Amino acid sequence: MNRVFKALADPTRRRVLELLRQRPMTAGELADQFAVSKPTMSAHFAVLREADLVDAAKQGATITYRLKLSVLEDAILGFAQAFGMGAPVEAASVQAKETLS
Amino acid sequence: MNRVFKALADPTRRRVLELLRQRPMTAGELADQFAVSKPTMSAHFAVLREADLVDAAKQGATITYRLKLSVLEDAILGFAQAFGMGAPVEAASVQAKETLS
DNA sequence: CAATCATTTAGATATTTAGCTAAATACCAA
DNA sequence: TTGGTATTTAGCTAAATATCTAAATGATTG
Repeated sequence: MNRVFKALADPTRRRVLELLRQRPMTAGELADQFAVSKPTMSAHFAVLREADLVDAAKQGATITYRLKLSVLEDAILGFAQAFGMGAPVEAASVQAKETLS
Repeated sequence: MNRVFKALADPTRRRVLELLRQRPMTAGELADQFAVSKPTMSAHFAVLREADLVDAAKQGATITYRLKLSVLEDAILGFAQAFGMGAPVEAASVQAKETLS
């Protein structure tokens, strides 16, 4: 989870995740969207992989990256929940849950 | 928003926010919860202030920090929404309710 | 006023991070 | 096999970050 937050700390990486949210893309396609070198992008991909936020699938010479939305969700929603965030309607339920534990 | 994510990248700072979620605390009280020096904590507080995640109120010699939950919410829920994530708390609450009844 | 308490600032160091270019690797096609 | 495309690895630099101790600031108290 710490790795996820570290990964999210960089705007380039957040943008990569947003792009991947729409469809899987190859490393090259992703790199084309940014004004940095491909090796730099490759390093960003490595951070995202280590955070388990993306999945890399090699097809021949190209590597397709795919967002692992559930991992992102677990981190973000888990964190949000620790702060009692959410639709206002849920406030009572959170309290109910806390009362249980 | 970038500053918020940068601030959240450090586990000590996330923990500070969680402590402040329960009640406002002074810099000293907060510092006592961690195994790092007070100057180090002071630097963490500065990062949180610059991200506008906390509010600092000086009363005499002490400074009381208070979580600005709405700022945290705007960042986290805004981000979650960009990924089409649902209201964070909902699923858990439903389960809590079911457990209750 | 002098001592003390709470917190920050200053200054130093070590580690991490983001970026680059050049080179290596792996694959595909002619 | 030769050349080209896709991507990563290696090696480097510059900047940012996290940490420390020592000192400064400012408020409180004897």
